[in-house]
Amino acid sequence: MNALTREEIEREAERLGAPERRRKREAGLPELPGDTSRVVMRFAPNPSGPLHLGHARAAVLNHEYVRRYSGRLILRIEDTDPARVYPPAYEMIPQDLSWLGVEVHQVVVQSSRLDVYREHAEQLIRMGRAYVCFCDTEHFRRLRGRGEPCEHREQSVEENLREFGRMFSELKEGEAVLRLKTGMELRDPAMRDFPIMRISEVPHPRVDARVYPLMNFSVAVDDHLLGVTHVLRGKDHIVNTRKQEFIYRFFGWEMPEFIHYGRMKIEGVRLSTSEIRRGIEAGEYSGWDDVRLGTLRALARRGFMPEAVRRAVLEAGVKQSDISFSWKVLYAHNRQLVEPVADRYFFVASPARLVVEGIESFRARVRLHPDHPERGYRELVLSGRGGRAEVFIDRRDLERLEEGQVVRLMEGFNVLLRRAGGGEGVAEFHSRELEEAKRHGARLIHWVPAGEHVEVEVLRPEGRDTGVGEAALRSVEPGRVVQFERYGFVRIDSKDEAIVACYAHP
RNA sequence: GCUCCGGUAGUGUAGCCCGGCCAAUCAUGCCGGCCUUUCGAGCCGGCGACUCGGGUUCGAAUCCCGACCGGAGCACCA
Repeated sequence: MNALTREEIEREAERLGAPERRRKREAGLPELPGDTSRVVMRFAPNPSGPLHLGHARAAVLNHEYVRRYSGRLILRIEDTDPARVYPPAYEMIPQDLSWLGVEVHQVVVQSSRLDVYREHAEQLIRMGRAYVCFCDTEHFRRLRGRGEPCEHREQSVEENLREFGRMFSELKEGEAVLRLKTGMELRDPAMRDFPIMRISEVPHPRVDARVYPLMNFSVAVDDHLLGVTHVLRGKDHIVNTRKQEFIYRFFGWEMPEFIHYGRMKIEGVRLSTSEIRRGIEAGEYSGWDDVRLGTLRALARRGFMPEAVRRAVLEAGVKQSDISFSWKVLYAHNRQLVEPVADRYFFVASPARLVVEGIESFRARVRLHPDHPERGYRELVLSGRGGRAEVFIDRRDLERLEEGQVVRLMEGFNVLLRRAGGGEGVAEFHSRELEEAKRHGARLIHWVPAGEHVEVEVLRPEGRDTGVGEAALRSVEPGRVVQFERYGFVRIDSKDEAIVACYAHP
């Protein structure tokens, strides 16, 4: 029973339907450090828009670890900067997560916890570890650079408590902040008495407030209170981790384990939610799912399966070195998922008219998928008159052909090109059989019968293609991912007089 | 500038903690072939890397030092 190779065993396992054979890539993620007996992790986006590829990495990685250790995942919406809140995002983020297959066990919205931060801030003041500072940014920065304390650092606890109270009533935005007393002599200037609470008079869509915690404070308080054991985030947070350490220390709390992964450069797409938002408002983008964007909604619209996104970001892993995200890899994962299920159709992107003489009508019954006859057939119906018929072929195919050459209209018949020019061609029926085409070394090109065709527009990240598709396309319901042969995989987006498809990849 | 990280094929990744099983994994890419029909899908095969220099050691991709290169942070954003 043991004379099997690994491949044989795997094949056998597959045949028997072994349920959850762990993928290699999952196994590739390193183990989490520290105690992993009751893992609690969190995904903490700020609600400035829907999720994009960068978020997907954080969300999927956290989810994957939580799943591996049977832990819990918290979605924490970090909306403590009212200026950056985009209200619809509160709904969009959970939607995007569920599309990704990331299930969260608890949702926390920071703006609902403002009193928690206030209480903890007061506690720090009472411990003599925080003070209300009235220095303007510029002035404090200079002092900080020299390592000198400002006059407010010496205020009494009572004074600080009183001034802190005034931040909630009469003080104006920018007049005062609450600073953590970390030490002005610290080696790293960024660590010196950094602020933890501030005033913002920008109205908040969810709450009526004017004093907000700064990220490092709310994150530390929440991570502790929510029992987070492992924090997985980008390495741009390394400095924040060190800042948060002060807060843990002052409260006497135990630090969670931190893992920082490197930056992921994504070529070609715009990810910044604020920029996208401006673009949408300016009418430059059709919406958050504009196919040119790197949002998950845009990817979904183009026909990417969530699993492909998961695999691609999982593969990127948690290394601290920066990586460039490769679209090719995402394409390959998606292709692998979609290829077996995508029905095939003919679409001619830049149509050139080809008159075929010597044939008047023709009917081809073609498999929807070359490897799966059980999925059914489509029909290509050619009907001409007067001993001739017309088809559309790709202009580039026509240009590559020389007069006197034989070419096969895939799944149809072979024609001999008589003449071509001005984006049109005239050919004559040559023969029927594929063998004959091979004998002549004929190229196989796709085609669409003229007359029966449907107008098709393909939205691509870099532009749009307009062309014609075969009649059978009319009966494909929107949302389906199909392959336009010799063109690529697309998702049928909408269907009116014309069909609109969104391009995924070759 | 200061503080802190990191460097395995074109790209991503495994291996590095616990040195030998690594003439280095897997995927993608590229090249070639195959396919009763995709020069653009699929299948098969091939190509391609331990940044450099020292040191430790019988032995280093793995440990140590230095150089070089790359990155992050230095906000009353997250």
